Amino acid sequence: MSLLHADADCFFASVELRHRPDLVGRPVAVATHIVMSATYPARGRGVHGAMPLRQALRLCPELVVLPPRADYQSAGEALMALFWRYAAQVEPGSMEEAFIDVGDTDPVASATAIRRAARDELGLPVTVGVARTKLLAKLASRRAKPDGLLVITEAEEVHLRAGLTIDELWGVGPTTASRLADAGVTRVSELADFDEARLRTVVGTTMARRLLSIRDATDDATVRQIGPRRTVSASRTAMRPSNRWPDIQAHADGVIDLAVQRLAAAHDGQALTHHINLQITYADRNHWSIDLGLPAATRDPDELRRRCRELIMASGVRTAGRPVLLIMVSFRLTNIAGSRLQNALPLF
DNA sequence: TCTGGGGTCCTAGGACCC
DNA sequence: TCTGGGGTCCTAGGACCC
Repeated sequence: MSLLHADADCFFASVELRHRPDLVGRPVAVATHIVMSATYPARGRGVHGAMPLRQALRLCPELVVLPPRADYQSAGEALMALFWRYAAQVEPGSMEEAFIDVGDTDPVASATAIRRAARDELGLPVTVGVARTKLLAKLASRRAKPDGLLVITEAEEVHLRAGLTIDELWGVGPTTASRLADAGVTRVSELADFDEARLRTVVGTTMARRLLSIRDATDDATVRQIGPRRTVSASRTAMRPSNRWPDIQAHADGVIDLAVQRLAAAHDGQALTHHINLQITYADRNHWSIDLGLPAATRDPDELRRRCRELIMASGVRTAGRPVLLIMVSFRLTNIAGSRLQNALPLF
């Protein structure tokens, strides 16, 4: 049995290019003061996501810069709806990618059909990886990019798995990789001598089990329904950190308003929160965080704005005299009664 | 070299209960 | 009152992903 990992290429940029076919094939970036998405011709010049725009323009002076303008959320929803037409189950990984279980249909035929439909109907290039487990399907799509299709057969899987390096593993970041390197492990095959008890002392219980399941080829091969969103947040980084109270207040009000707006839109307007988290990062990179449990779950914008402002005052940021770099407000969503249960039920 | 904004999940420790 | 073991809930922070 195989599953698919389908991933729209340079999603934000591809969505913008639908209105600018004249720019196809040229180096294009969707950017504010940082790059949010870069086309493959731009990537070929060293431009990538999260790069400051100035730096991108130094690397690639002819870069075409587009402001983020389109409704990416809607584009992502259309993409997921398209996936569902070919699927028994879809597990979104983000706005623009998903694992897909195509049931009894031939997975390669489905992958080809999905790619064609996304191109014809949505104008989006989608790369698909086909393999037995999620990890390998994702690896396949990564290797097939851009605008490709790669199948890893079960025969190829054995060979490929033996050669996997730690830094190729999805879910293993710099911290875990460096802990493993200190223990003498840079390839999956080098885990041969480890049992769970020993590996646990290096990377913790959950990560140890995941790594051993990858070594033993028993890693996750099930496409699952995912639950409703659990948090809604907003944050802003100041271009020029200030310690003046009017600046901080304006910064905070902007973030609070955005977070409250997003809460109002979440869960089809039915979201409630019973918990607020406020985080402040000062220009010296020191963090400060406070949590507030609410007496009753609410979505009342006025109450939430008032509570958030109280937290700002309680933070002491007004009198601290230290320049503020980042403010973040996060609402933990209250589970809507029965929503988890509903999600666990089969779809008829 | 940590540069952005939105998320999820894990871990460790404390409080509290039986 | 203490000792031990187990469970749950909460909080703070870390790690990771796109």
